[in-house]
Amino acid sequence: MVRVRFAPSPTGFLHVGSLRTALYNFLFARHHGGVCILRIEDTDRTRLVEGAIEEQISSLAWAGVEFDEGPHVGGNHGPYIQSERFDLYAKHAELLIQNGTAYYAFDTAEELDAMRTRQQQAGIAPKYDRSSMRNQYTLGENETKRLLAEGAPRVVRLHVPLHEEVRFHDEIRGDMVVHGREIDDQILVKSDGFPTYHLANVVDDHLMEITHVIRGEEWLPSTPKHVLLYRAFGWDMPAFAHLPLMLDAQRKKLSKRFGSVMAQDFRDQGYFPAALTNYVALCGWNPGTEQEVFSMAELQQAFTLERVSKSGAIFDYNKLQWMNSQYLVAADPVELATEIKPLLDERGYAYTDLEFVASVVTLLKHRIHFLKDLVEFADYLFSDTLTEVEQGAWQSIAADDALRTALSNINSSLTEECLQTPDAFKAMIAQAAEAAGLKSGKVMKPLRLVITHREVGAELFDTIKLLGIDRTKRRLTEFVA
RNA sequence: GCACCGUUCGUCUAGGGGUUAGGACACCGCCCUUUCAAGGCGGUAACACGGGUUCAAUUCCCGUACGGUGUACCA
Repeated sequence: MVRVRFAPSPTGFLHVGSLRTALYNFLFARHHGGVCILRIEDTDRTRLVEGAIEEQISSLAWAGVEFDEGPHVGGNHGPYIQSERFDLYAKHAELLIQNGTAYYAFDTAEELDAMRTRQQQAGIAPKYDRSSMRNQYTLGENETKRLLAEGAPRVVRLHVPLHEEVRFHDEIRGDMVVHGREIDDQILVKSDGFPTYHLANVVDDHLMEITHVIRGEEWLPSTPKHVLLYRAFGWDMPAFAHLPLMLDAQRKKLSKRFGSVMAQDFRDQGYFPAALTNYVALCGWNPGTEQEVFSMAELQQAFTLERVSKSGAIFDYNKLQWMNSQYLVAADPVELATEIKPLLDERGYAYTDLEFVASVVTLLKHRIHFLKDLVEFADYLFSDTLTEVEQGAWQSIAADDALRTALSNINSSLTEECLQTPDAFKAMIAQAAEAAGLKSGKVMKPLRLVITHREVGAELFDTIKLLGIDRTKRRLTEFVA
């Protein structure tokens, strides 16, 4: 049984990179009929942000990522919040102390800083020096016991074998090998008694029976430490898969400095969750076919780790917008109308009958990027109170006698008959224009402006048909008078 | 600095020892057209570099360059 987890820390809003990691975990689990778990990694007590857990859970739900186990849904492997598993980590650290794969260290922050400065000046890589710092090896058994007994501040560090190679396999990158001398004696338990990510993550993944660890590439360099931990505990390792990073236009890890990066931002801008999810899925993975628009079910069907790419991907807002348009055009107009109706009513628009709104959606969906654009873009359909037209444009029509005559002619010739076919409509316009000494091409733009107060929109024939003869005539009459 | 990872059109990517190196977004042009879109058709544009291996390398190997990540009592 495949069991995967998404393990965010509640230090802020859900990042779109995290969303992708969560999505890939979810898709992988569903593809294999497995279980997707949400685990909150809140072992850094200094960086907690209030409400972050709730926000992340709701953003994930919005995006369509579902969890089978987690703090919000329960499960048999809880608790799913690390701060509620505090005792577990201490117990496990104790195990490592006893079997000699971890040890106590008593160095202060200042002593560690001094050590790093020394190393930097000597031109060597900063790394905990087990043989010269204040730890149970250099202090001896009695002194260590004394310090522990008196409650001196201490941490637990991983005892990394200096002369061994650490090997593991990554599902995306292949076989990895790192020499022990390159691996730091990672702190496992901090002086506040809380575990670091490294310890907590390994203990929890084992206890929660995680089979595949799918996470961002930023974890690749510390994976050897995790491998060593599994070994120290005598546990089987899960499979690892390190995802390529999502990058900004400068090819850096996507960050706040660069436009929208939070799931919430996209939600606020009016992206469909399915469009965002679909785009994000394609950012670092491809199905090997030319299909680009995928329902969630299709993504679950198609997703495999083998087809995840190795290199980082720049987030392309253009393509995301294109994706959103695909969903806008394909969606059921009545559903879209239902979605946008509250916004229209909020505006106090008079014509928000669901069926009518759905017709407006159908008429204009190719001309907008976001559903909510309709609120402004189609105000002349939803309301009889039209926006102000720019003075100059209005004047030039009003001052043109021939045009006024033509529009007046149209006003009197407009009948249900004319709206039977586009040709009938055209014929009527041509006649009305000719009678005023104009070509029909000359009157179309002014006609649109008078009726909609806008220079762009759908075909006039369709627009008037939807507006209705009465409302159209009222606007023409008002202008001519 | 050191370690690790990566490198096909501007972007996301397919491909993989012999291909006209394919698609999508963006861009440009044409068509359609009463506007703006949408749509249709077409176009510009890529294998980082240097050595091997091979009859043949963009594809395999090794270097170099460039980029990224990591190097915390953060995750």
